[in-house]
Amino acid sequence: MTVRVRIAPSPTGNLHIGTARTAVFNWLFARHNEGKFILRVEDTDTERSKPEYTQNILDGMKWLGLNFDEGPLFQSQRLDLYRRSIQTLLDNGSAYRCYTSTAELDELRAAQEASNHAPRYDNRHRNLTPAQIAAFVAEGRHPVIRFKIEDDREIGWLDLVRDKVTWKGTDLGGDMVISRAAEGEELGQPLYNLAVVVDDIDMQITHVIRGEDHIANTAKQILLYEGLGVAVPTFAHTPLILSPEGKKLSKRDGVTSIDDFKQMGYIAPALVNYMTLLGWSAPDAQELFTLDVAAGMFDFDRVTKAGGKFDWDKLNWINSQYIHAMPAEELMPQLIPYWQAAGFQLDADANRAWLLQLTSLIGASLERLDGCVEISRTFFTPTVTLNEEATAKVTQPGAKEVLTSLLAAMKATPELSAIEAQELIKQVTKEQGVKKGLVMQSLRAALTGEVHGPDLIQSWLLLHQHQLAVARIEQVLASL
RNA sequence: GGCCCCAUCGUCUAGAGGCCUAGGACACCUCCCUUUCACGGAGGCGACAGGGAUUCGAUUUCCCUUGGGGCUACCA
Repeated sequence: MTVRVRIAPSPTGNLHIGTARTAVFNWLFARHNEGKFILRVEDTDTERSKPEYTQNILDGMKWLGLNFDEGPLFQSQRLDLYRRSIQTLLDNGSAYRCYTSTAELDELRAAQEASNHAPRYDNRHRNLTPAQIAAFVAEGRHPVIRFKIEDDREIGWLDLVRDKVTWKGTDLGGDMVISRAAEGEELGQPLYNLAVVVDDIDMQITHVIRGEDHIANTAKQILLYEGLGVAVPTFAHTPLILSPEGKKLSKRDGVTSIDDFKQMGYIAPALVNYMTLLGWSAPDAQELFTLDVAAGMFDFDRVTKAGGKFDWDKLNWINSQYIHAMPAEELMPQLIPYWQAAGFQLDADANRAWLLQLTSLIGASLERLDGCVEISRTFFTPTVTLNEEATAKVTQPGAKEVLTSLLAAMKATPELSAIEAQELIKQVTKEQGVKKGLVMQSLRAALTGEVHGPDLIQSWLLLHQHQLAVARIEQVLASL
């Protein structure tokens, strides 16, 4: 039997990190088993579903490299399918119309809460007489359709990550609504659990892989499979991604959408790598891998049961590892948007060689792509502004002479090579009778306005190529 | 409140009765490299929640306690 799995996001928000992680596990499992990965958009909640969210989810999946084999399928376009199943359930007696009003339901729940009982529907309309029904209809009530859940039912399944899971019918909250209120004999909008089951059956899903927060739904859904007379798939409930505080990650925790991560300068392979590692570990303890490599090793036996706290430090480290391993040719084009967004003037074509050198220079310092802005700001600014420390370096005894001497040599050498630059420093050190450190520090301070930064020789060369080195030293000298 | 799930360093995890004086990774600290900041390299710090039971022997099995989390909609 071919493995068929799916990711079923709801377009009520941008692609969420939790959804994406579930997608990763599904993708990995499908690839490992040479199965199919399907995308289904659960947009039955017309109030909250928005097309832009659907687009965001699609874009995010693509960016992450989670390509799907089938879909996207939209539940909103499959309503007939659900209606047929609801009718089947009605016909075979496992579902019925319930006329209880929301006010009555609220009242029931309030009473249960007041007496410290678990809130649940009391199945009061399970066996209505034709006369009672007629009376409710005459009142103008619109019924929902409920699926019967027997209190004494025991539901159990063998979970791929949790082994044996059991649930009692009595803990499922009473007969569940599968169809929203509709007039008379009409079938209303299908609800989540019903739609999911009908779709998973229709799409021949063999393994339902989703977050742990769906465990109670699984119990209900198993009952629906039975009501529909269909074999249940295999379930795998993955641990949740927790906030650093240990709660289920929600929008309120700040950065949670894939979009946010992208904008912050995280790169897709790194993010996906991190998500894979949160709850799963490779047999050989390898921590840096592509999706394809992970797919080769993926197995639910190695998925943890406990939820994992999101750790920015680890994500940052993984991201930095990917960035550092990237050749400048590949990194540079990814940096350009950040430089441009910062307002730096650059011509990607004309300055290609220079930008490539700059990329090589700063690459090892980058943890996130957006870090390129601050670290390279000085290379894109026409003049230099010295900070306090740099001013101190440039005003220390001997600095002025060193800079003057350096300036003269620089003016004589419009085309400076790394070796020549090194030589120049040695030469000035000797002729001024100072320590090399003084020369290096003065030069860095005058050139970049700071006392820390990437390799000085390379920085100097880059500045010199854009005629900034001479100008800056002159500028600093003039101020001394 | 009820039900369910979970429990190894600060964090992510390895561990499936003796291989464990519990391994790795991130973070942190130290040293090396280096004009600086990073990168990189080498070390260090640091955990089996508690109590019973089973066993010759428990991190590993069972029970209880404690702690944490999830779910309890005409949302998904």
